[in-house]
Amino acid sequence: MPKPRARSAASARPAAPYHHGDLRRALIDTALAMVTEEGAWNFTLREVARRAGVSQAAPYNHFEDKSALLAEVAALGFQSLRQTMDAAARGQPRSGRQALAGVGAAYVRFGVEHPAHYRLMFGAELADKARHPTLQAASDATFAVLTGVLERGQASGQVRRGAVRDQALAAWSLVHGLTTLLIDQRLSFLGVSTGDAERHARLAGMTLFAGLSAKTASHRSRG
Amino acid sequence: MPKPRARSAASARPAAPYHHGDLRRALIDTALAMVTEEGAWNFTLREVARRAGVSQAAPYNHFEDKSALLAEVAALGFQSLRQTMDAAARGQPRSGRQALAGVGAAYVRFGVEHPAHYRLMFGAELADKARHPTLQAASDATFAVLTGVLERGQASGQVRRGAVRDQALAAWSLVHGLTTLLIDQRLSFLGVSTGDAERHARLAGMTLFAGLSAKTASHRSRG
DNA sequence: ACCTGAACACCGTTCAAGT
DNA sequence: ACCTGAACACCGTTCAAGT
Repeated sequence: MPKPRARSAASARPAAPYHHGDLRRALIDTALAMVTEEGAWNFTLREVARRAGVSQAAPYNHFEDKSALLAEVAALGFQSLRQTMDAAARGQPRSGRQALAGVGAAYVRFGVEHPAHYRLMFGAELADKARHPTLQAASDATFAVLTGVLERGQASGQVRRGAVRDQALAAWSLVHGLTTLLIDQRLSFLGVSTGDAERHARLAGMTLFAGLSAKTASHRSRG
Repeated sequence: MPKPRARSAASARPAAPYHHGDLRRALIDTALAMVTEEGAWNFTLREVARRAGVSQAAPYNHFEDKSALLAEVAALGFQSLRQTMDAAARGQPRSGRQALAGVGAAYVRFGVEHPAHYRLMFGAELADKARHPTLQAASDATFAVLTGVLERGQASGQVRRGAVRDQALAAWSLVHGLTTLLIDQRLSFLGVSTGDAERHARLAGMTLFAGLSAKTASHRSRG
C-alpha cells in the first residue's frame, strides 16, 4: 500500500498523498492481480484506477491508452511463460523428444492454469500493436526457447535436420492452437476438458514428433 | 423524418413498414456484411440496428442478447469454412498426405482471407457459450471433415493407424494455431506474413505428416 | 406481436483546473 | 509533474408506451 514518505514528523498515516509514489507500477500490479487472481481478461481501465485508488483519468499520465497497459501486463505473462518453459527444458535430461514434449506440455499447462492471462497475451486487442516494444521482445524471447530446444535436438541427432524456424513454427502452432481450443472450451464435444490438458499436450506432441505418416521409411515421392 | 408507410392499395414500395418483414434475418445479414466486407469483428449491436434501419432496442425482440446474434454470424462462418474444406478434400484425388495438406491449407486460407469472421468464430466472447446450439452444431460439422479425411487416410493405408480423434485434435490444433498466429500478426518477427499463409500451411502440414523425429524406423522405446 | 423513446448504469478518453 | 472533476460521445440492456 501507499507510501509514508513522511515529510513532517512521524505522521502515522499520510492516508492518501496527492501524488502517488509509483502509479505506473501500481496500475500494472493491480491489473496483473485482477488477471491472475480473478480471471478478468476483459477488465476496464476505470476499474483498475478505482482499485488503485486514483481517479479514472490518472492512468493517462502513465499510459497512452488502455492497450498500452494491457501490453505491459501481457509482457509479464510472456516472461512468466518463458520461465516455465525454460524450467521444463532444463528439467529434461535428454534433448529431442523428451525435451520437446516437456516444453510443449509446460506451455499448454501455463495456458490452462492462467486462461485470462493467456487470452490477454494473444488477444486481438493487441494484434496490430507490434509497436508495443516490451511485448514484442517478451514474445520473441519465449519463442526462442522452442527454437533452442529444436536446435539442440538436431545437434544431438534426435530431431530431423531441417529449417529450425519452420519446425518451431509448426510446434508453436500446435501448442498455441491446442491451448486456445482448451481454454475456450471448443473441445467439450470431444469429451476433452482442461483437466486432460497435459495428457493431450503430450499426445499431440508425440503425434508431431512421430508424424501421421504410416510409412516408416522416408518417402521420396514428391507430389 | 420517419416514414410515410403507405399502407393502402398495392403500393410498389412498402418503404419502411412499422413491422419489419424478417428483422431477425435482416440483422444477421447486416452483421455478416459488416464482418465480411469491412472486417469489423468487434462491431456494436447498436450499429447493426442502425444499419438495418431500426431502433437500438429492436434486436432484443429476436435475440436474447448481443452474443446470440454473434453466435448466428459465427455459425454461418463455420458453414462456409466447412464447404471450403469439403471442396478441398474432394479436389484431391488421393487420400492421405495430399488430402490432409489440401484441407489444412484450405482451412488456413479461409482464416487469412476472412480474419474478422474467423476471430468472431473463435472469439472469447462466445467461449463458454456452448449453449448456442446452432454454433455448436456448425462447429462440430466442420471438425468432422478433418476426421473424415483421417479415417479415409487410415483406410487407404497412408495414415498411421491409431485413434482418429487424437490425430484430428493434433491436426486441428496445428491449423488453428497457425491461423490465429497469422491473423494476429504474431509471426512478423519471423518474416512470416499472411501472404505466405498457404506456403506455411503446407509446410506445417508436411511437418505434421512426416514428423519431427530423425528416426525413420518406428521407435519402440517407451520412456 | 413487434417496435420506439427514453432511461439506467456503464465505458474510453479529453481537458481545464487544482496541488 | 502529477492528479481530479466534469464532460463528451459512446456502449448493452430494460421497459413503459405506442402501432
